[in-house]
Amino acid sequence: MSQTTHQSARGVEHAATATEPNTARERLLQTAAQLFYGRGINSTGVDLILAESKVAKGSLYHHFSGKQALVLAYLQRERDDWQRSATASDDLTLDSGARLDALFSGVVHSVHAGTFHGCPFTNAIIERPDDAEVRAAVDGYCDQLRQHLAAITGESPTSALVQQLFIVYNGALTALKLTRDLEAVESARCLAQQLLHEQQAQRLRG
Amino acid sequence: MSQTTHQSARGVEHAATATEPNTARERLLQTAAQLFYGRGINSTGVDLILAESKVAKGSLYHHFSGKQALVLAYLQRERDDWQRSATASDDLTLDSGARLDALFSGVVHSVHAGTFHGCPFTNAIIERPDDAEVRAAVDGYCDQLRQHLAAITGESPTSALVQQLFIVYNGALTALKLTRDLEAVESARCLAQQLLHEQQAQRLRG
DNA sequence: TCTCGATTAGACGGATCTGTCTAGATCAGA
DNA sequence: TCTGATCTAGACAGATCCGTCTAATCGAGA
Repeated sequence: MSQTTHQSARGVEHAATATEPNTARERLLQTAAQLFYGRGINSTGVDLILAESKVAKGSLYHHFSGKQALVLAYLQRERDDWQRSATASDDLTLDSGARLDALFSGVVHSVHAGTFHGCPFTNAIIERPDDAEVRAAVDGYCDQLRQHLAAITGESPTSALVQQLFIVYNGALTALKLTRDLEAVESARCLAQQLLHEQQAQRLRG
Repeated sequence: MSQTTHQSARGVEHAATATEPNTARERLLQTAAQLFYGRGINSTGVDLILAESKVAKGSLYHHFSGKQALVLAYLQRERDDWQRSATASDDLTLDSGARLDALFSGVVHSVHAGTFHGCPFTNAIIERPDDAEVRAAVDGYCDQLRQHLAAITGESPTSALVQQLFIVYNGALTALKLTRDLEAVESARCLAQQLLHEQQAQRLRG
């Protein structure tokens, strides 16, 4: 999600997952991520990935068992990137409001960078609704997101507040994809702040 | 969206768009809608549609110029169905809260009916991100939804409240697709009611 | 120097997909 | 009865897509 909802990784210099920078495998994964995310998984053939990454077909099948493995590696990388950039942009010295704000600012930045194409995991499960492996990756991402929201708010990942922020955040991404209007993000940001304030007011009272 | 977020049309007896009930064209469109929505547009070949609808290939290209035309007809039908079932389930004698509730109840019903696969328009634009005709259909749907929310709340379609409800509603659908947990819909429903109440309280004060 | 893993270039087969076409059946209306 | 629109069954071409395979190159390390 790095390229999507957070300013980061792909495109910049970027040190990857700790792999050497310019191996065929790395170029492959990087190109696949761009194409899968930007044009869709199902409408991106391996031949296009090979042409754009300037990697030979043999190398692809040397490193990956097939396109499916490449898709899963792409989703795994999105998870890693999301985690990395979410925690990187999360300044623990700030208050909850500012930390929540950073989440939405990441989305805005990706729009300005022209790299926003929706949530990679939502996109993936829509393109491959019956794929158990994609489903597992999506489940993992949902847990990540909820835990991040829980950390910010100081609530449990299963709390009502986290659940609602989960909806507002995903609503922002979907509405933005639908309308291509950044107003959706601003409305969502504002709504999220409202919810946070209500929780804080309630804490003071209770 | 009938089959997705509202209990209705497809599957039941159903009188269609005013077309004769059992023509090849009608069977085609009905089957295409089911398959496009349930399995995805890109991963549904015309041959599968033909086999399931028991229509000959010649008939398809007699009524439609190609798969793309079938896709657009499918989206147009989803818009019509959504409009029909949204207005049908919208009891004007009830208060705003109950009318807003009906919207979310539609989603719950489609889950129980086993026909929920997300928002057809979100799915379509994700599968075909660069398709201008799909984009137009999506834009039209967004307007419909906003106008419906505006009618319920008595606000302008561009008001902050409608904008936020738009996000919450789409957030509910996306979160439900991601997690397959109806709790997402209940949280969203509750959140939507909160927003509505705040508006009403504000109206009394202001 | 030798070896082995990584890599390239590209041919190839088999599957699938879209769209065209032919040939004939059915049916309703003039 | 004749006509024309609708429909069926299926072959077919052309494109694309995935994965396998061969033959050859490169580079690092033993």
